[in-house]
Amino acid sequence: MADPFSLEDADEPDFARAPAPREGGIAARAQAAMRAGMGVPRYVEALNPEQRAAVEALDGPVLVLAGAGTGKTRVLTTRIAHIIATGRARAHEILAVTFTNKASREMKERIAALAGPVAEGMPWLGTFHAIGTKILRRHAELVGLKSGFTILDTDDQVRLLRQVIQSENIDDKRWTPRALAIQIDNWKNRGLEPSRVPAGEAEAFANGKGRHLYTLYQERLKILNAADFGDLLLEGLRLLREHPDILAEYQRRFRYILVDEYQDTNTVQYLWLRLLAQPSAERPQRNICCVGDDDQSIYGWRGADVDNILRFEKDFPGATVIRLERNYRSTGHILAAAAHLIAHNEGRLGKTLFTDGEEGEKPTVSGVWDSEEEARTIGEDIEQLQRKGQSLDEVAILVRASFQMREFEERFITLGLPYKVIGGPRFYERAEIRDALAYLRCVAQPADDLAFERIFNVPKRGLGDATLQILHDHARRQKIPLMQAARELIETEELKPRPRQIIRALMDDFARWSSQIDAKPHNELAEQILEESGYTDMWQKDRSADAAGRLENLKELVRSMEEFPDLGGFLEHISLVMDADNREAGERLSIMTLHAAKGLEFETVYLPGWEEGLFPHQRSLDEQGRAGLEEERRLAYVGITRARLRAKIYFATNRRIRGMWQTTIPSRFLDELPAAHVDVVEAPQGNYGGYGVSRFNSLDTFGSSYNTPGWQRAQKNRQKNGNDNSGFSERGQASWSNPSRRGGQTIEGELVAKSSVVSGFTKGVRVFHQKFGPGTVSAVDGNKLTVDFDKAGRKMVLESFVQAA
DNA sequence: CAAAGCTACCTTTTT
DNA sequence: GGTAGCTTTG
Repeated sequence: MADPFSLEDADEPDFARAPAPREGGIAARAQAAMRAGMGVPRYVEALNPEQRAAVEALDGPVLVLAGAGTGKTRVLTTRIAHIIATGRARAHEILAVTFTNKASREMKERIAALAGPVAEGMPWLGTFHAIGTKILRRHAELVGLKSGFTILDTDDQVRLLRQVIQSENIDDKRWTPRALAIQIDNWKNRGLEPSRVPAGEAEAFANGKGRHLYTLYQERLKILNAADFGDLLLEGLRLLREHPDILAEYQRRFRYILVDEYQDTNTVQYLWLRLLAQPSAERPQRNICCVGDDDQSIYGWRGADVDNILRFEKDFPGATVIRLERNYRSTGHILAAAAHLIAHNEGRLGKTLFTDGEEGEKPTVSGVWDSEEEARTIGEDIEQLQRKGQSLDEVAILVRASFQMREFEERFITLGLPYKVIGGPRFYERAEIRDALAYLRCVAQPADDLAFERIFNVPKRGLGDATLQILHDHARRQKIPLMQAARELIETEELKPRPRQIIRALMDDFARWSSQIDAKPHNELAEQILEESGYTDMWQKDRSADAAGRLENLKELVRSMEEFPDLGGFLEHISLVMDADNREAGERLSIMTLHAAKGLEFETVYLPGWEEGLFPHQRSLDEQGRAGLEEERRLAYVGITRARLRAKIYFATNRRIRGMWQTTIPSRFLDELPAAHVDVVEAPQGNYGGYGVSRFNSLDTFGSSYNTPGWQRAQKNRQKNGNDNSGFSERGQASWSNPSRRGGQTIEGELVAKSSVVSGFTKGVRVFHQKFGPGTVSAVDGNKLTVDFDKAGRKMVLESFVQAA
């Protein structure tokens, strides 16, 4: 696709004088209207006063503190449209950065809707990494790379580090590549090149070898013409620091800078932004606008520095600070609960959300006996809501840790409640996708040693470590890529006849594929490669449950290649922007972590597992102390504010932790909810073994709403049972394993589907289930199937969960 | 070279 | 308690 605002265009000498955008669309019309003295454009009129201020404050630094659900994205996109409409800058003179591809995609779409085709010409709207890559590619030589450098993902990174560690004769069991990768990432996040790593830290790894290994790794990357994710920003930063002329060029180019989710920026990102936002002769104003919410900073553990947002006014003196506090998402009680909770944090910039909308239902807090009952109670609750017309797409279960998901999944499978898990392994991280990509990389970039190593013996072709070692030695000696080494070695006697034969065949394959790069559409070539290499075959022969899914993924990969002009273009983008939103049909409720839920909203939100140790998570407290607790609290705040109409919080008295049943204490966050805005409800099943050591008796915060019958009964039970651990676990065991307590809930009785529905499956048909694998239908009832799974045995499942095998 | 056996993990995760 | 990743074994 031709880019109407190519970089070359931007380099025109007169670009500083911005002419009116030529495109149609609302923005252009609005601008015409403004010029004609017709007042405020409609898209601005539609905003509330604070939003409008944020859009119209165009000169100088601006910090927009946008609370949850206050129209943050709307402000960002409208602001961009406004900058263009008022002729302050053209689309290619605006730098707009986000964290995720999803966010940048959404922003692009919304700008397009607002301002018409102008948005397509926003070449500098993207993730930090995408923009970093773009800049880096243009000046790659200056940091020791070539413009076509490959971007390594975590997997490649680890394998490279293993080589580096081994080359130094360090025990890679004691000092694992993974640990070093984390350490190096951490340094890169903090903007530290090898020479700048604090001595103490540098010494910590492998008895003082840390800095050395980091240096070696960077050297190896340059030799491979590769960059890891951290480099995309750190090398970009180095580039700007060491080449003032280039920095000046970008400062001149970016007349306006906008940053989304500023509270999530880490140190490199911050330094990078600060450099670009510095005033210059041609742009005396620091037109940087950061949008964020300090209360939603939940990524401290991966390097995000809340201080960046807290420090904004110091960093950018004279900054305009605008607070968006009018919430359009949640009802009054939900907001009040969230606000009261987050008020317990110190070190906030301070915001209080409010709404003109209804008070709505109070968030509820329910105690349950154990995690099993928690899943059952929530499942039943969802079914009840569903009967009242609640769409499952509007229901989410937000957990603190992913291990909590399993119990819900199991429950929903037996209930036949369709669900989806958000945030599993990403598409491009799957082994089959990475293998396929490795083949393509070998063809497109014959010097890509890491890719070659990956597929060297995949599928199994009888090559082993010994052969690889010979290739490596030769390659190292001759300073040539592995594939070339292989080609040279098959002409010699160094290899044993058998491997020599196999490698020769493989090299012939690669030669054939390479010769067709320009002759064939790249997706067809990819298909051919996967066929001829025996890779597809390998999975077809694989009888394990997920083989079918993997083949499906490979098909999807080939399909997705169509969107790119050629193989090179495809590979260039793949590492940065590849995610498969599993857009399956049908209503499903969502299960995800609280982290994954940021930015989303649902009518009904379930928040299970509010217990000390799990939430707030013990590790967070141990490792980060007070800061950790505050981040956990922000996580709780994020969770509650995802809810539009209903927030339902649960805590279990007993939870299995590392296999051991343990009695737990309700989360301190429960104490921090305002009594007047929360209902404590009796668990539907009405079985109480006691709440354990409840912290609810701090009546000053919680007070009078705790006088429901259930609560009082719980109080009584608590006194009776005290804090006797053994007593609890005994009861736990008894009730857990006693079938009568399950209230005669046969699977049959709980399935939602009506028998009148005619199934597309019949008895005896072979089917495939994502979780249970292949099986044979043994009975059909409406859209309920009884299936004998090859591995998992007989289960009753909803027909929508299986496909014909 | 693949299956079985053993050990060390066990919060959150984007690019 | 479950599992991933590695080592041992056939």
